Amino acid sequence: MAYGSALTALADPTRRHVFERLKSGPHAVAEIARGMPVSRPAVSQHLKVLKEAGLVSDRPEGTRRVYYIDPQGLGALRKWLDQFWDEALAAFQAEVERGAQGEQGRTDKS
Amino acid sequence: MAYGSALTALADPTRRHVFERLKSGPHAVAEIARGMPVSRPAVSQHLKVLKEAGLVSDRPEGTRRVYYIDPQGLGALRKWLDQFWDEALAAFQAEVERGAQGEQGRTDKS
DNA sequence: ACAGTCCGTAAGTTATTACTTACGGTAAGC
DNA sequence: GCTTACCGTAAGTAATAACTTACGGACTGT
Repeated sequence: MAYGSALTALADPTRRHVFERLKSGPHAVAEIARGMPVSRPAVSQHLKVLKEAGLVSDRPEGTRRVYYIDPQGLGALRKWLDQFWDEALAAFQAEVERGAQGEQGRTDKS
Repeated sequence: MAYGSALTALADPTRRHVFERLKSGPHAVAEIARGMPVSRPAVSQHLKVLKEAGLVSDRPEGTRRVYYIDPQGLGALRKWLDQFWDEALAAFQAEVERGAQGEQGRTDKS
């Protein structure tokens, strides 16, 4: 159930912003906090949650801590999503052929 | 920002359980609520959130409402995730080659 | 027409959590 | 050795949200 914690972690907008900030590459905590509407400790707490979810990892660099995206959590999410994808497409297609799609609320008997 | 609401929706365990219940195909509200630890109105509220996130759609069937997974929200999520995937793999690989990976806390100069 | 079924919404309560400030600990520079 | 910079954690507060019961609306069958 690793995807559970990953979803919970990425649900928060601020935490998602922290995560997206790391898309451009590894960054230290203060760098991430710079230009964000929350305090540095808040960013630390968010990084902790992201790390526990397997979405990021960190490496000490002197007195600083460099965080970067970890493919592990991301992979677990993708795997979980793909589990639904094919099934969802088929089920949805069946609904479309039923005559619905968009105009929801028609038994279509006129 | 459609992935935002989708992530928020799938973050809750109960709501995720509702969503996963629909993986086996379309179901009415009472059917979904059956065997769940929460009340039927709670399930309705969860379905509302999932619908607003584009993760499910519904079709009226007499006095009942049949819900099914909508690929739209799922697709938005996949697209957003893939945006990170390549970048994350590259960045992580760079960290591995740096000598870290797992043993976090080594400047490796020994 | 009426009774029964199925569902969504409103109102209220409780638990979770995201945030702040304050503090302590570790590594680098003079 | 001492100061400075960078970071994580603790404690406390406020806002969010997940749940309950109660209610009303819509469709079906007799």
